[in-house]
Amino acid sequence: MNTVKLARYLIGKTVVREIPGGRAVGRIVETEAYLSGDAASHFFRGPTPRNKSIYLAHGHAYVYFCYGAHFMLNVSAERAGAGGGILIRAFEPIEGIAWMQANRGNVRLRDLARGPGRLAAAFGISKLHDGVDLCGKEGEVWLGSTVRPRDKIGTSVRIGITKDAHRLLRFYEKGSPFVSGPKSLRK
DNA sequence: AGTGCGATTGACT
DNA sequence: GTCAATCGCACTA
Repeated sequence: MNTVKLARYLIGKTVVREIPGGRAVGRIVETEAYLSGDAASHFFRGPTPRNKSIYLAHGHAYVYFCYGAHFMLNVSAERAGAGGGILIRAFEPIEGIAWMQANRGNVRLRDLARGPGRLAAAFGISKLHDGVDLCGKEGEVWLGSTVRPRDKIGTSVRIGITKDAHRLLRFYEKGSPFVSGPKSLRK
C-alpha cells in the first residue's frame, strides 16, 4: 500500500472505540506520512523493539510513548516487513464525547483531540493498543467508514520534526477547526 | 552503564 | 509569544 495515498485516504474516515455502554467515534481531519528512507521516521535505522508494529501489514496500530507524557496513534501502511506509517494527528469528535471529555479534563470540544497526544488521551489509547489490527472489529479500536464527505485536502510540512523537515507529508481537511498547528497550516 | 533527545503539551509572560 | 516537564529508548562505550 502507498503510504501517502493512505494518509490522504484516511482524512474523513473514522476511528471507533468500544467504551462502556457504547462507542466513541472521531472523524480524522489531520494525518502525517512517515516513509521508508525518511530520516524523520522512527524506523529510519531499521526495526527495534519499539517500532516493530510499523512493520506489520497495513492497517495495524503502532502506538508509542513520547516526551515522557504522551501516546501517539499511528497506522502501519505498507506490506508486512516493510516500514511505513501514518500518524493520526487530529480528529473531529463525533460520538462518545462525554466519555472523551472525561479523559481530557473537560476541555473545550475544539481542543479535545486537536494534536496527536490529545487525541490519544481522549481516546484512551495506550501501549496496550500497540500492534492491534485496526481493520477488523475483533479488537477494541478500529477504523470505520466516512460519516460526512470530506472537504478539500491541504498539504504542508510535518509538525515538530527536525530531520527531513521540508517534505510535504502532512495532510488535513481545509478549514476544519479541529486541525492542529498554527493558522497558516490550516488554510 | 551512561547519556541525549524527542512525530508534545500546558502553563505562564 | 516563550519555556520547562518527563521518561523510555536507541546509541555509544
